Amino acid sequence: MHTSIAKHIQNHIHPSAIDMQKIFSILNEVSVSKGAFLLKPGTRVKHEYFVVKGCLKAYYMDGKGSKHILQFAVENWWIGDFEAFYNQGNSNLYIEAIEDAQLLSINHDALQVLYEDAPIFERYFRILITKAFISQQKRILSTQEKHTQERYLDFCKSYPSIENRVANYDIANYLGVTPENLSRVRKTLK
Amino acid sequence: MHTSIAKHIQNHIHPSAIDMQKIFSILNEVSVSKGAFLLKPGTRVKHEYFVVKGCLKAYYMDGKGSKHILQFAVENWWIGDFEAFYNQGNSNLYIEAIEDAQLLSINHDALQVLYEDAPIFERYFRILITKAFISQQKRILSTQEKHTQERYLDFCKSYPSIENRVANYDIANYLGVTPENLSRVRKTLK
DNA sequence: TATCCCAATTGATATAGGTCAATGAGATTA
DNA sequence: TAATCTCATTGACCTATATCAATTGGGATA
Repeated sequence: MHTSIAKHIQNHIHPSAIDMQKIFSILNEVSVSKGAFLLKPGTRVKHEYFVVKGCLKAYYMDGKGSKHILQFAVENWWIGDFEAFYNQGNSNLYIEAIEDAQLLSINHDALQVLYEDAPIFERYFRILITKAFISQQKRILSTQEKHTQERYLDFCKSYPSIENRVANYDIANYLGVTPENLSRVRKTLK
Repeated sequence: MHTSIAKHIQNHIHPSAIDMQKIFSILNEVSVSKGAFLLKPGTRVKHEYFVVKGCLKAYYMDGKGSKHILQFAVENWWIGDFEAFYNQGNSNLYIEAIEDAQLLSINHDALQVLYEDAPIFERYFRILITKAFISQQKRILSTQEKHTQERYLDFCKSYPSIENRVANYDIANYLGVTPENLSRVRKTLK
């Protein structure tokens, strides 16, 4: 169960065997079935999740009842409500399984202890959040610079592993356009 | 010169006096005059900058020659091309002073040594990038959820210290709309 | 004071994408 | 097989914002 996360960690930092034991000891296995929720708004956020198997989406529901997908996650991605996790507040997001999923959860308080005990993980999560920051920055630029067609093509190119696992209306939502618009754009690409 | 950054650091972590000496020893003072550039595309990015005094903007110039402001920075903010700094690649951004500015620069290689030598700073920068990630996430949601008027009002509320120091066409650019559109929106608010 | 320069505003028009409503098509269930 | 259900597509129309082109206004400079 820990093979994939071990590899992911070792791709980013060089922990000792003891460090690895320490993080393994605070990870817990979680399963979610397709269509079920890992997180709903109003819940106190105590965990972030590493995806071992499956596919999920994290979305915000605004005051008018519209969804806005912030993130998809497939194998070897972390997912969570990072804002609420950081602030230790209540969630604003839904996290829903698009496919049956197996995850590893890490608890907030245990993570703070781990940071003291094995500071190398401070680096691991710093690197991950930095990469996430960089891709968000690209997403912001992409939205301002490009029209739907180009953004859709970029999405398919950047996330081929996601494009064929999620519905087009979810891709449209992630891109910030309507399913109708994406459908018309796709038509011109055929 | 180090007073403001010392305070900023101590607002986020609890370093020893020795830790503080260590980070001070790798900070360098930099000045930029209004209208001058701290960074231009194609330059190897070796530094990030803490703003002691002044106001700056970081923007990307796309293939069609349109600017896209990613970030403003005033006193006590960090600014830089975080992507190129992280990847140690060439810059894609312009960083331009909107007012005469005094900055403290931190060198990439010196920072890596500092991380080994005083790991508490791994935490400091992890926290800062996490906060930056959170505000970017809000910016993405805001763009998808709200029209110009509401985004403009949010901007003024969130960044009162910036709103009255930068030109409206720069605010419009940051919001991803034209100056004409922002002007019309502002008219309806009077 | 008069002259520049920008930024801001205003007007007229164009367009990408949204909204609403209906239809199709593939998969699942009775 | 028939009946659902869900997602994708298509059509007609609407709207927020972009674009292009003047014009205005206020601060700096000669």
